[in-house]
Amino acid sequence: MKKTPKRLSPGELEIMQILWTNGPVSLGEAQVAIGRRIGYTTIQTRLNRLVEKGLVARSPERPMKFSALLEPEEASKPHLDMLLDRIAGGSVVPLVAGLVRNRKLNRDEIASLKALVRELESRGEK
Amino acid sequence: MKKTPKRLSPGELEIMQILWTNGPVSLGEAQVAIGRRIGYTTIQTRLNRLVEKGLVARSPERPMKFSALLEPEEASKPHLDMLLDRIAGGSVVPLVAGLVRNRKLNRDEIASLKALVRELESRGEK
DNA sequence: GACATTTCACGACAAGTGTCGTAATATACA
DNA sequence: TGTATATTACGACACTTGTCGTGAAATGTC
Repeated sequence: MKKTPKRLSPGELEIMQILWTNGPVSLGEAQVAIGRRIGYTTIQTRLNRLVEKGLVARSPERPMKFSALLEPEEASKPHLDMLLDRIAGGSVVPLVAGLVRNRKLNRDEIASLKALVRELESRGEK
Repeated sequence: MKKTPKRLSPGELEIMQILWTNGPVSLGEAQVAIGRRIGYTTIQTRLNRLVEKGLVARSPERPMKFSALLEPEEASKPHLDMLLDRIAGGSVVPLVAGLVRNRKLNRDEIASLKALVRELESRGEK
């Protein structure tokens, strides 16, 4: 009964990112938020396609406000699953390595990662 | 001067996966390796397109052997970068969490992750 | 050598994606 | 109210991707 969300395209994610960080926005607001030269109707088309897919909702008021019907985690999952299966051969380690490689993390992030690993350990020992 | 590799599509990755795990293969071998019903010429087309993109090499001998010109890490990088930027808002933590969530890792994998985090710590303290 | 199989070049086609234009409304403001 | 601006519906088009068919050439087998 669980619907499996599909992988969103880069353009779709660019739009979702705006909705996730700005909350419900009108077309004009979305165009401003996207922060690069791109046609008004391009954004319109993208948003409408996301609405058709059931990933974005339109409010009844005018001008319409578009809001995300999908959490970032749900959007990332199919991508991560695909990478895990196709590239990493099923092991998360090389992907995590790829994520942290050449990137500097602050203390909080490192602490969070440590907590994650600790949780994995205790779960495994159960 | 560094060429930025693009994100490969699912179908392209399916082919690359075969080359990564089997080494150089002929068309027929690739079709067997893919392990599902799919047209011979479909694989041919996919491989040829990868050759055009410079991601796969063809050997001169007959029958041709196709081999990967790209490492798995290089293939995963643009995908991870995209996820990090578009979905995770720049922080690796939610992505790592998504990777390990609902998955059980063996002791070796957990140990590898611990080592990664330790390395991050020492790097940060430098 | 003749036939069967495999390999290879080439082209085709539908679906999805990224881009935008046009035209009809609706809204705002002078 | 009348004009300027913003919003909305709709369609168009090129490119990529996933799928395969046709037919020619090479290779293997009897």
